[in-house]
Amino acid sequence: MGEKPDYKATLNLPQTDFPMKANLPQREPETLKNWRDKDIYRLIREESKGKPKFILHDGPPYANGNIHVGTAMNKILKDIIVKYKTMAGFDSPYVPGWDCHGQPIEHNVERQLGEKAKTISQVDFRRLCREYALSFVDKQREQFMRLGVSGDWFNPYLTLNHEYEATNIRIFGELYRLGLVYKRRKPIHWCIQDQTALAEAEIEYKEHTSPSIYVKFPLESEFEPVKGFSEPKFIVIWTTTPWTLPANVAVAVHPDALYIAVKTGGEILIFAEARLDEVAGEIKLGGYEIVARFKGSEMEYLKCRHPLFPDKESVVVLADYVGLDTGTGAVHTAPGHGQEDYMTGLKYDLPSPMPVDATGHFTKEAGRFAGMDIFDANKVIINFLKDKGLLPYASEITHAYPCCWRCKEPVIFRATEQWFISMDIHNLRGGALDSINKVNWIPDWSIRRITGMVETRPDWCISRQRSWGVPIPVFYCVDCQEEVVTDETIDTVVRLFDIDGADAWFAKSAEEILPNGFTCPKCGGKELTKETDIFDVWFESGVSHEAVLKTRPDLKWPADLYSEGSDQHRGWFQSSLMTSVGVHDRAPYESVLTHGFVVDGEGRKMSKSLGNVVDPLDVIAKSGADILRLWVASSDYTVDVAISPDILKHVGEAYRRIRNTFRFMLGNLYDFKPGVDNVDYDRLQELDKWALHEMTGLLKGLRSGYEDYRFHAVYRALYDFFTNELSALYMDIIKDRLYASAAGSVERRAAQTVLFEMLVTFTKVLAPVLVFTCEEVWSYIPEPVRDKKSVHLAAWPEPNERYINPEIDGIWNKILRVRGEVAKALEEARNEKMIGNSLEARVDLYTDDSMREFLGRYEDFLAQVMIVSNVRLHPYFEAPVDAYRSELVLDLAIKISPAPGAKCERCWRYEETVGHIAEHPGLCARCAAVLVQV
RNA sequence: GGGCCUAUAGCUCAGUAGGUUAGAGCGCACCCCUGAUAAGGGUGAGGUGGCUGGUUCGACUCCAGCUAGGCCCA
Repeated sequence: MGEKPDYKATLNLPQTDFPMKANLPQREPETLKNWRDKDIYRLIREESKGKPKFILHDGPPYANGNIHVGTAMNKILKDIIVKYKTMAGFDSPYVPGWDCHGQPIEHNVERQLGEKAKTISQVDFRRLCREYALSFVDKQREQFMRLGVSGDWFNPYLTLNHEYEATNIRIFGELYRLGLVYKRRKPIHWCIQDQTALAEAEIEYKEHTSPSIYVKFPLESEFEPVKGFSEPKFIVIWTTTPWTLPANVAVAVHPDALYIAVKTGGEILIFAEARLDEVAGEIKLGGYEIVARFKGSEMEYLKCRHPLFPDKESVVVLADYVGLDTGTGAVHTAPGHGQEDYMTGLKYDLPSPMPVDATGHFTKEAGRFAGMDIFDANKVIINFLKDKGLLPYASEITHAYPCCWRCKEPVIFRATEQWFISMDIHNLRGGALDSINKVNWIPDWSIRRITGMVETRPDWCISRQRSWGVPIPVFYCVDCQEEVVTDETIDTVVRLFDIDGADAWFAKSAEEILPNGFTCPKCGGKELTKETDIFDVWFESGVSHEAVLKTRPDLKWPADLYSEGSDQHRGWFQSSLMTSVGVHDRAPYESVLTHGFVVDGEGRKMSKSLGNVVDPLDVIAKSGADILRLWVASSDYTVDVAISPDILKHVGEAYRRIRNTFRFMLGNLYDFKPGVDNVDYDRLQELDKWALHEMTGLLKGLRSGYEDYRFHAVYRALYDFFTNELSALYMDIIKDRLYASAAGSVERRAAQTVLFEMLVTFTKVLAPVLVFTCEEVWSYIPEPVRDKKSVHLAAWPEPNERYINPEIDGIWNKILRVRGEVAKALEEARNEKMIGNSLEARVDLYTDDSMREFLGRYEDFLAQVMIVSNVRLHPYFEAPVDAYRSELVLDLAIKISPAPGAKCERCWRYEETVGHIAEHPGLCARCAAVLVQV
């Protein structure tokens, strides 16, 4: 006897070079290089020429630091949308942008400079800031590109571009002309050492000892509850900053708290009842008598005499923030010296005197204290009050006090002139609210959030006392002090910035900037000075729709979509809305899609101290960008999105399933020539038709999933289909046909036809998400179907209505339900060691008549579908007692027994024909016949 | 403290105009296969639906409060 024939070689086993192991960290950069070499973005633009536009306008990230997982998610979402829309037949150019000005960059550059920061010129400083910003634009660009995000990366919009800077001026001019811009004092953090405004991020809180005093404010008004008493009456306030008393205009009390009038030592003192014990102790009240009790709200609008300036008065106002844990329950209010006081001042329309200059000395507005250093003045003021008998208590406290990040000295709140855009003078608020209602907000609660914010927001402060930004283009007449903003000055500055950028403002004098012979329109004064404030960066990014959408011919205004994190309801969504409604009376976007924040596996925000930060660059380096992208696609981003090593592991496993499904398709199509070997729909087996029906239904669902930006629904539907319909069912079942049937047989080509259809369809459908992997798969798809150089140039696969076949779907779903029951019976047999491989089994089905009649029509296919060797049908009543009884299908019993016959050495099925064919004693009749054909 | 939002198995997600034993996939356990093989198949075990009240014949689903968490304000 010779050796057994090697029948394995006669099978059509899968062949492909498409690797099972993705190796994305190595492979993705190669794909990126390939795209760059081919200039794929340009090819997409050419392919899309003439199609309707879909413009997703990118919100500019800040050009500082590396990207983090939140920005990565944002960019990936945008890329999925743009790639889908492109496939769906839109011309959807994506122009990324960066926010390049602002305090954090300035701050970092200052830090790098150290001591030199104080001597460098403003123009040189700005040059360093520019270099700093551009270096991070480069860095982030590489990082974003590495995510597989397609866009006009080497022609982005930067807020430091000259034309962009000029746009700020133009929009400011428009708003100014419309009367929306005004100037008003507002308190800001001010360092008197460095004589500079400070941002919140530049404040450090340190322990600091301050005076803690009570001051008696003489009550001037008649007050009903204490009317009957002739004694002098005082409201007792508490403060830790005596030096702010010269700026006092009011006394704030809590509207709901109870206050008492206490008669003691020939006078009446008013303070909060809740503070009675402490106050009585501190001011050493001997005997006292409570003569009245009333709510704080009853005191509103009472007038007191100013304790330092008898000719001034101080009014009682109500404020929720007045605390009852310390002090007297009444606080002195100076709108120029505190954020809360400022808000109260706005509410009550109080003046906000500012008797402190930039160096921390009192001005002549402070009367007898003029010229004093404010901190030195504390003692003077305290003594003055003591002399006047208005100081019932004085002590010291140590508390956290804001200090300058640089000089470490205590900072003060000091009201300075700021520029505002008014929400109400010309009803910008109302216009914004109307516009909001015309925008499609996704998800729907998003409109509630933006509406609530716009309804209650204060006027927009657009000025900053900084160097790194775009100057507010205002001149001042030296003679009459008037601010000068005319069409002519605006046009002049716009033209100047267009050419030379905003640096020109700092390099040139007002005279050099303004046209020859320009004079003050009011008084004819010839000498003018420049405003030194710059714009808030929110104003800058808020005009991006003007600076980008309206200037680039490939884009359009308004945008179809803005898509940012939910924090942008207060940020960019709103700043863009305001500039747009102000100038054009409509929103700059048709739709706004909001996403949540990235949190850790426990739903907590990421922080270095918690040690739960996931770095997208790490994920890319270890697993690949497609894994990160699949994570994005698998998450419901309308709420907060969790990421953790565990979650990424699961995503990686899902990725492998998807990849292997593609690999199976590719491996079984190695000899399939599209356009030549395809089998007509009519000649497909019913199971093939079932698969195409299912695929077509899925495809429609995927389309609407993408349309609604519900990518996690897309992911889930696809993944479940790969797992259930394909891997566990269709692919498992057709293996016999693919491997064992003659290579060119109809049944094998039929299965390949379906696989090919699916391969092409799913590669396209997944391309917006798995941009690298689908490109890789695409490169394995044989010509000529792969007529596009890249899957990203392909069109969305339209569902083929011919594949819709509800009748076959119904029939086969019923058969597959029986198949599921057989699987359970097989498992029992397996556990009893009767069988291992299901092909070792014979299946006897005991059913009612109608089911038997139904299954009888498919008798030839049942064994194939159930991947067993033999299936026989019997009446239900004949079922043996030990048969498996189905719980899901009525009147179905299943008996498993070892398959009769012998195992075919080629196809491994158990067949009674094995041994009957002389030439091939080890083969079944089917396999022998196949070999004859070959 | 206020506004908006979230809370269903270990993970990612379904579901219900309130109505029989709350679903899927993954993961896990066990088994099979070794011709998708650092793959594939099968079976199975996992849930006081954040908590507490209320409305209702009946609530995961409606209402209130609370807790935890997120964003934005103060």
